[in-house]
Amino acid sequence: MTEPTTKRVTIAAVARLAGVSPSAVSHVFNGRPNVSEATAARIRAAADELHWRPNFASRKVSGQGGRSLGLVIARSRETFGRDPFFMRLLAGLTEPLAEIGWALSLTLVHADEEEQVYRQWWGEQRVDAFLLVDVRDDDPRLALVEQLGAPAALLGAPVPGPVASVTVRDGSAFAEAIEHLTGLGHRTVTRVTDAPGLAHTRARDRRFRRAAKDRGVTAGLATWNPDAEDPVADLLGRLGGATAIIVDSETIAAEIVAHAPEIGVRVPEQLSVIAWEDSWVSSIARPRLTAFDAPVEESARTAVALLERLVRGEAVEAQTVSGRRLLVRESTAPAPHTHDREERP
Amino acid sequence: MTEPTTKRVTIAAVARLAGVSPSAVSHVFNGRPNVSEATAARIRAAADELHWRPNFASRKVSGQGGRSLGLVIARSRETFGRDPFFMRLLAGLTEPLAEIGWALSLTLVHADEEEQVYRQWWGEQRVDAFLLVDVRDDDPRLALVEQLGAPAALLGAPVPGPVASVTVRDGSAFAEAIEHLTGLGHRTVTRVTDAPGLAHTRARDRRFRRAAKDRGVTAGLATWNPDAEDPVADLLGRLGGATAIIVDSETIAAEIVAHAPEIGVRVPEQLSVIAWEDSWVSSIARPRLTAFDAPVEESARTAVALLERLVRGEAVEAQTVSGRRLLVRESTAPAPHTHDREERP
DNA sequence: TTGTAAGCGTTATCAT
DNA sequence: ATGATAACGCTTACAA
Repeated sequence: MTEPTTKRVTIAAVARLAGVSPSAVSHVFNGRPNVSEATAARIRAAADELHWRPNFASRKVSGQGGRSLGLVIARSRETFGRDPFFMRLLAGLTEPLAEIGWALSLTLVHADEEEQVYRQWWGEQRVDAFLLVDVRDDDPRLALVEQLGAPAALLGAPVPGPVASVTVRDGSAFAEAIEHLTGLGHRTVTRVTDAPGLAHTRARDRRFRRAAKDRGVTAGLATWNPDAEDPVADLLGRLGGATAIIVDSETIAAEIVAHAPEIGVRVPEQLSVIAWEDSWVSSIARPRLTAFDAPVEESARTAVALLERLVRGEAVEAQTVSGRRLLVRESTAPAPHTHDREERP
Repeated sequence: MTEPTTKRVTIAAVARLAGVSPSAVSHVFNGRPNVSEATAARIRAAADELHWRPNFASRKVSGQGGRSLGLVIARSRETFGRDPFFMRLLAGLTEPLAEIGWALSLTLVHADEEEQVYRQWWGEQRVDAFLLVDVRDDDPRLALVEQLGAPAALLGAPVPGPVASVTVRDGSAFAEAIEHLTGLGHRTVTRVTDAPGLAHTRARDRRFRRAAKDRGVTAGLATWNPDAEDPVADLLGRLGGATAIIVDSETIAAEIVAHAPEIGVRVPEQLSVIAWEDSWVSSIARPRLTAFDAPVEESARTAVALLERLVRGEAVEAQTVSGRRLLVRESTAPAPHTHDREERP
């Protein structure tokens, strides 16, 4: 790789070759009317011949904004890498973005630099919109994007304020899970939470409690503690009499079903496990995980469409996408006899 | 989100507030000399106060190139999503990129649009360099980036031609694996390949064969067929007398250890499994996978550094990063008795 | 239908 | 040490 012998080809070169003015070329490439089909064809031919594409940066400088989406993820490499949700999200974003010619700018940050990065990217006009994930209680980013005037959408439960959200319709998901479990004889179910600070947590807690109460099920709540010496043992020790758990994170669910038998709790015979998320991971776990499949790709596509409208200055409102589906696999089974259950501490 | 009430702040505004000319501001922000420390401080204060950041696009238009890396992955959503390597790669790229202020543009493409996308992104000056992954035999991208004059680096085995590579030093990895296996009494080992077209495949084949031969081990080769009705069964049926396999893909290895027992092959008692890659997946698999850990983050960092130099016009040469380390876990064990082995078809 | 010219926000050159 | 001024490549009124 040495000096690019190929001088950069500009709109002027194309215009020259086609025997027209630069603005004519611009018109054609921006789908504006008022240019004869004949010249348009000539122009397109010239552009093709020269392999010319309108310069991304120049367009932006001249006011034609809106061609890149910023995704700033405040997670450690470790927790980012362990979450197949992000793979699905990234993969799901690229297709709709490509369709409208947008770029995806991605970065991971430490929580304390987060605001910085949003400011920087917006200030630099590196991106034209943000997709917010992992929205937390009182998330400062909501006020921030508002203050910046940056188009933004969030994935997850709606929050008060002007930032539009894309939400998975899962109002009945817990009901479905609980019914599946009661059908198997379970009477005490605990919900296992991953990251307690996230905004959707409380809403889920509430719906979980309601669904349990409505069906005469005793509801418990437990938080996963990754810093424990043996997080699975730690968790199982805090389960009380629960014979089934619903786990927010698929990866954690996979860890539980893998490790529980090694510390004396058979899955699903003694403990049924449902994962709130689903991916290929559910199928390499043994027993295979009973899980809720969320329409991640659909969420991504919806969010992109929403942001695109926002960038064009249109008004948008919160969107809902199709609900979670319960995929019954092998990690749920009939509840153990009461006798068995009470044997556990 | 309504009309941005906040007018965009420009270098002119900063200059005005600091009581200097725009060029002075520019000088300060580009580390150029010839501006007194006093004014510099004043300028920085003004910029801070206004939250001003140099406009990304404008910089590019005015010739200051080189601030975004393009990563174009020619995989289906499915195969992309199943490969934890990419999570590690993405996570590993963001940190060094952030340190030098570069953006990462990511997309997934179908193989037949791949060349298009490279041309487009380069032509648009959307990116200033490319990182090539999944390099195939006779990969057309090598000639393409050369033709475009685009700085590029590839991850994986070096290939002839001017594109610099970042390679994991794994010359002795197979030897290490084979020695581990012979130490356990294995005498026939098969290497399981994922995607046969990839450029590193042949080199690995060669090294595998050599390492086996040198140690008196019978080497076999088998290709994973994802389209088979039961890919694991299909593979095991083609193993001949092998008592151990070395699997290119960690995900496939995980699938094998999960499913093999269900079709009558106990791991590791009857079959030892080594994965060529490692991630958290290896630890939720049961038995836990004996695997090679590759320094993905180090590769990413090295590639970024290399590209940065390339963009600045410096000459670069191929880089090697530290080798794979064999992590012995539970999926390898003493070879079964010959008698047992011959019972399998 | 086509061309001219004035921005867009920055950097670079060249005076001062 | 500082400041005009001309690029950079494109879009977009507006004029022809």
